[in-house]
Amino acid sequence: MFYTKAHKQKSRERILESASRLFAHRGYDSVSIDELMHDAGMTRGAFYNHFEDKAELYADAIMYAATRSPRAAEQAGATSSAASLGAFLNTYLSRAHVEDVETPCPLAFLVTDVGARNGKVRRAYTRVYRSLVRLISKRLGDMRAHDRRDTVMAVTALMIGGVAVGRALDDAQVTERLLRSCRVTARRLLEEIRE
Amino acid sequence: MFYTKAHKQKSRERILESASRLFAHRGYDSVSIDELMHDAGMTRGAFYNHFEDKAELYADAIMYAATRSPRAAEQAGATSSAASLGAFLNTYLSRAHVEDVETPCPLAFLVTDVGARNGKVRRAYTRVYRSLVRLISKRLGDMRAHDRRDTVMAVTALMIGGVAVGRALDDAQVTERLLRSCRVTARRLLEEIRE
DNA sequence: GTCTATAGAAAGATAGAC
DNA sequence: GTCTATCTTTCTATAGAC
Repeated sequence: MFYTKAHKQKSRERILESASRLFAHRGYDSVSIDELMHDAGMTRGAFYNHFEDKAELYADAIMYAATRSPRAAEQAGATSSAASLGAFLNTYLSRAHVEDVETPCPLAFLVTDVGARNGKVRRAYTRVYRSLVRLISKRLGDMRAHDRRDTVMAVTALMIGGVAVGRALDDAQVTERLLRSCRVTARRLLEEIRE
Repeated sequence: MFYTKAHKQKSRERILESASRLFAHRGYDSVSIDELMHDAGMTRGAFYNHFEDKAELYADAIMYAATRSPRAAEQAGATSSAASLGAFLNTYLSRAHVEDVETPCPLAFLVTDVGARNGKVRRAYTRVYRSLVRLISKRLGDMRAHDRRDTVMAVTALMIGGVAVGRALDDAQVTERLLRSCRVTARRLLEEIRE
């Protein structure tokens, strides 16, 4: 064949990169396959050589986004460190994140969109969610992780809710205050269970 | 004219009722005007006699949903009561709410969907969000409400995030646990500032 | 005010050339 | 593997009858 396996893999990644960015920014339904493929530097026709249909791409894009986020990099070398956990919260619950400057977290940018669907997409979301819970738990130190799981889950809701609501609001001041409240509260909740 | 003003008002309300329910359940883009109008007992053609376009309906439906929710009823006669605030949290962060059995809160069911839009829709969302903050603040007692505002906002993120994420997850057990964590944590946060 | 009919644009997905 | 061309469906929005 004219095209190598590596070439196909590269094309697939370009599609996933475009999809995770565009879906996060505008939502699944608002992004057409045509626009998506042009963003990735190809045309419609090539799409179905990589994905069964649009829904399959959605699920894959959610997982791809998770592996590409600044969160994922920490995942691997996650050590128990108060400073890094605090920095993690500050980055996640930041204006830059809400304003889509840094790589957006699919958990926060696509919650509602995923909640209205079934199958693969929900499963992908759940997998990414679990990995966020694991990431925070690891940073807290693995011991007694089970007891702490409840607090960690509340913190995930704070993080995801804070970013998602902050993005939906129309008033930058309110968004700023909401983010700060979530940062402070999340940090406090995690400190309480650290001892 | 053959149709009274009251009749038009009734039709408009039927459309808003259908819209707020269907949008919350399936998202804005997935619901067509055709389906919507049939749900409201009319046909497509009648739609544009009530709303400029679909986006205007979206904004109005968000505000309508807020006035129709069980939350709104409490809004009017809101008194400072620990028991009722606890009950409020339990109802909001319940499986029944997540599973869409009771009247869904647009703040939780449409966060992401709204975040990807502009103008009227974002403004409507922001108004409803403010009224939730006010509702909780009122129940806490108006005095020193300003100092408490930060904690209240973190609680709103917990509530909205908990319900939205719970709905997106694929695993009923994880959802149940997440909701419980959010209930417990929200209650605790509010109790801390009550004294 | 609501209906049916339809214009006009856009979407997802497929077919076949290269 | 990617392209262009197209089938088919679906959508928002409008026009005109009642």
